[in-house]
Amino acid sequence: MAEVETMSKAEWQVMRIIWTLGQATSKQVIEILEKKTDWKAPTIKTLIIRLQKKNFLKADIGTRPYVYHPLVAEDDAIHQNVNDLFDSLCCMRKGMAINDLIESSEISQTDITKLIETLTKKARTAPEMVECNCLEADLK
Amino acid sequence: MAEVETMSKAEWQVMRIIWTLGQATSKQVIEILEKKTDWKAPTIKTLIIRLQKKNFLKADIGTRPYVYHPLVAEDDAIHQNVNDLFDSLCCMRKGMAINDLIESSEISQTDITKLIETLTKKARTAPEMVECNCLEADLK
DNA sequence: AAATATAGTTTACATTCGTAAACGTAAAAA
DNA sequence: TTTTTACGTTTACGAATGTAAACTATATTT
Repeated sequence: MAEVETMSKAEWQVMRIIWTLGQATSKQVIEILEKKTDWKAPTIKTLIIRLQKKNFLKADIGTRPYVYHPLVAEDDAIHQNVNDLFDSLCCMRKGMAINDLIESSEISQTDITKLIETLTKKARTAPEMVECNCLEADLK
Repeated sequence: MAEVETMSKAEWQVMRIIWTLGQATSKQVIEILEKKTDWKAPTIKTLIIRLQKKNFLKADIGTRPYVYHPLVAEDDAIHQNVNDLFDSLCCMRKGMAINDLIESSEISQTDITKLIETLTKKARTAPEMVECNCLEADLK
């Protein structure tokens, strides 16, 4: 099976810019990140290069200031990361963790409605209790 | 300000065991993790030592097989991690991310009720829309 | 065309992490 | 009490990450 590349925290910041803009030149990324962080331009260049090596980013070679395009969708990457983190949590505590998240995140009315709907649907088949499996061998 | 230590993925697995048991000897941790992973005993020992250095774990020196105790609460650590991840996501997409999470996690009836309640409360003051701030300088 | 500025690539280096062997010391067995 | 076993500590080493300087090639200005 193919090696699954992961994005580091710093690399993620670069992707955010490019995802938001749809595509971007290194100059754009650098300008924005120099405001958000105290990284120097060469640092950001390194991140862009690593993202290309990891196949998260592709440069449009053609005209000279290259234009970089994402090779993965933001939603997919978010999904991946968030799920990856939750996989490592104690099952019993995921509900609480989600509750924390809701409390500390800004969420739009539309999203809230959707979440309630998802939960309501989920309630129809949800177990009374979720058992902790932290000591059990992972069924792989 | 004091250096904020972070737990690596592998270290987290060790903590899970100890959190669940309340306290544990290295032998217990090793036995369980040898079933869950293919780490060798010395690898697990290293993780325990690093966790002590990082002040996540403390050994009860007194009787000889040391008994290790967590120095941070599981809920706090989860909170920390989950929030840390969400801080790096595009605001606009947090709702969606939480929705994904709900769909892919087992959650108990009780927790679902609680979540709906939190959301309902939140709806009272939630904005119509959340703006993306991925290109803005972090206000720090 | 030469000089300069831009932007992409290579190299660098310390730290953390995954992974574990080797080593030393205390406890248990012979 | 000597031997063995269990367990804690030190050392090791490559890969990934944060961080960036130096170098090179292309584009722009003079």
